Amino acid sequence: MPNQPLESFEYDNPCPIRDVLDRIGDQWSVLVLLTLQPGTQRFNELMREIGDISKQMLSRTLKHLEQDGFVTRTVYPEVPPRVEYRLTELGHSFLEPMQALVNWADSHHRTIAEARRRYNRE
Amino acid sequence: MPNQPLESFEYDNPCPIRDVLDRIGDQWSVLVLLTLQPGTQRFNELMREIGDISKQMLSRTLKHLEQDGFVTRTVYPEVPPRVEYRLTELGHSFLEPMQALVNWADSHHRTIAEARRRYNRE
DNA sequence: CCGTATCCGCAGGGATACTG
DNA sequence: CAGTATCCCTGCGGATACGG
Repeated sequence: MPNQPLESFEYDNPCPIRDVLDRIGDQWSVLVLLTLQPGTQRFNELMREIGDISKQMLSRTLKHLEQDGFVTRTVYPEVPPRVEYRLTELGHSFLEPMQALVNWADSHHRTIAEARRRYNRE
Repeated sequence: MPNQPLESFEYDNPCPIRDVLDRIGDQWSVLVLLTLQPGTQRFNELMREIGDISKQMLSRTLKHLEQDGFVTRTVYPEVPPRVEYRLTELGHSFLEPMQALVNWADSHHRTIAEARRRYNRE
């Protein structure tokens, strides 16, 4: 996914931009990041907040996000255990353009739904 | 995927923003849109330009994009047949925030790759 | 409470052959 | 040239049970 000079970009593997966008383009990453935007959250808080994500997928998603540096994971040696997740600078930085895209989707989903209906009628 | 008031948003099905983002969040949609950004393209031109997409996936992706109003499809009754695809206003409009995200990925993929390596060493 | 391990079903997508 | 139809296989992700 190139920028200005479309031609100068390599679609060949490995494409770092596709690599990044594929990673956060999965079913859950963006939703998890947005849920973490207001501040620190614990694992089960995220579960409840998101609602329809399984433990496994939340766990995997958080691990990926931590691995890529979007999120930090802090374990408090207590009983019962407490683990807190929060966005890094990189995570917040990512949410800026992402939020713009979310806003776009929010503004245009009616137009899109309308286009879909029209297409299906014809 | 909410915006300002995170709480006011419904994660329940159907969520129109997730609906929109899921649709263009598939493996190919964004790449096809970016490839159409410079101007009109024919089917096989898109194939060659993108390189690693199959006919079937290009066909499906274009149909979805047309259905959602991102792209127009124009058939010229010639022999051999000629079909041209081009972005609509909606398509161009979408690419603005999307381009910002692509630029972000371009700017930060080294940082991310570095984070990944560090994570894997520990 | 915070996860991982295991099993499993199903849909996304590649390869190929065929059509207008 | 511009697709569609068919086959097939991989891997994503849900459910469940178990571990620290």
